[in-house]
Amino acid sequence: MYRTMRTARRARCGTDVDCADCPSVRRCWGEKLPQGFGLHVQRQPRLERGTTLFAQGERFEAACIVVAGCLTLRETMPDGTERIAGFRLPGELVGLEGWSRGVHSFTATAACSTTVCRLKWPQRVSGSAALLERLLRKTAGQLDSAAKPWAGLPAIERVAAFIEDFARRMRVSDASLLLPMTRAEIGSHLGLAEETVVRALAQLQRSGRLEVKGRSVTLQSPPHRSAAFAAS
Amino acid sequence: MYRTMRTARRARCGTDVDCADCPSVRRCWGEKLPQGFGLHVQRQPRLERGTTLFAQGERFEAACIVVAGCLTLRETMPDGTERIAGFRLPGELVGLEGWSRGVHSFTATAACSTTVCRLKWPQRVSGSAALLERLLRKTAGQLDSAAKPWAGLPAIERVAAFIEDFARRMRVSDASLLLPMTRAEIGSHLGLAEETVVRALAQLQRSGRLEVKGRSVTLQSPPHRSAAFAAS
DNA sequence: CGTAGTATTGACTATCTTCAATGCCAGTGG
DNA sequence: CCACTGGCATTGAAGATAGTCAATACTACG
Repeated sequence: MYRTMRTARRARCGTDVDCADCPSVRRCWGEKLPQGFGLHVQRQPRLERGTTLFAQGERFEAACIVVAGCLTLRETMPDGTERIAGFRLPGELVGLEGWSRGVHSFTATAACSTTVCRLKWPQRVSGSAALLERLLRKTAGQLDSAAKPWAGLPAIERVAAFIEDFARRMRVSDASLLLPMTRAEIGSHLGLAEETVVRALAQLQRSGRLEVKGRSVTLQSPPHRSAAFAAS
Repeated sequence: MYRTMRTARRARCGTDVDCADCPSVRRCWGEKLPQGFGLHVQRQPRLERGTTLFAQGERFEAACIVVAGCLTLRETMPDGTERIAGFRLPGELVGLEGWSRGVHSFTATAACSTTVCRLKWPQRVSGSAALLERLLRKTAGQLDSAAKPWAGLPAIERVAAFIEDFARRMRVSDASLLLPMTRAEIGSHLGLAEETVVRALAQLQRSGRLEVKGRSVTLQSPPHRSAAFAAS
């Protein structure tokens, strides 16, 4: 059984990939899949930093799963201001929100070199109950996480919560991580000014809660092994 | 065809209901369903104001759809403070977030007299692709709305956005609505102090954007008829 | 080495929270 | 009927927090 796992090669771009053969299957679907399970996706060419996967207002075609890297979700408000709606990390779904409206409500651009797989979106979605169930479970998990708990917290706690959430979703093992986004982007996401994020990080460092050097962050208290997002 | 719609009676509590026969089918599922479509739910006894549908930490059993009224979602944080994670209005799903984790991550209590239907949650979820597809679409829509745009806005705009969002989700026709929650609850949800909500509402009234009298609010600019949440 | 993008720091100001007091209203019991 | 109570809403004043503006430092990259 493990033999096939071991010989699995990194999927090639643009090709049809059977998730059961992909080394990332555990991260994407929460478990290994039996051979021939039938979950197929299309590995997309690598997105270099700054390139966009889809843009706000574009017609919804298919959802994607992030395999590696990080996507930034940007939304332009009616008044022209832009805000960062969120980030998507490996194993997370992106773009499904556009399904019900028919168009994407935000732009997804690569925050760093990023790889995604495109879900096959059959005309008769109802055909594939297995895919639907997994997608639903995943979406429910992301919905759970979307209820941002940092609504009324002071800036320092908001930034701390963001870093901890990010670390958990990255499944960092050694408590150190590299942020793919700028301070200004973190601020836009949290509703804080860039300078406030800088000062909050400095304060967190002074109080010993984490170690910051540029974009690399080391958590002092090890990340919770909460399964909240793990299998979602 | 319409004959059956017209004679449809209000579903009785605790009984199995075929959504195709329910007058609320359009609000719940976005469209009329053909007779015998097979979407069945269980109408629950009416929840009086203050009673809870499920509590944070309880095992996930099934998701529900709100038919009438309003549910308040409360979350107790690790440090003991409580915050309002959101509200659920007629036609919206509640509780599905708990599916992936196995337990509910918040408590759902009735903000006013509220009726819900419990979705049948078969052991073999994969059996019913039609239900799954509808749930997925609905969940995707709520996920889209969950990306709350009032992160960095000033208090007045946050309150205005909340009221407008609420009105849209309530599908108010004559631009007037009755808020089922207190100012403090709105504040908890938006990350503002109760007094700030009061002052923001007063300011919005002064600037003519809406009319407030206690819990009844009248919008001056008619609500957008955006379909964002309509069919979700 | 110069440039562009990003990060940091300080000073000042606007906004929001907190605290405290008061008003309003519905329900309750004498 | 009416005082009393509790929950919610409102208002003012003072203080804390975060935003804004402006200057400077850092870093990767051509």
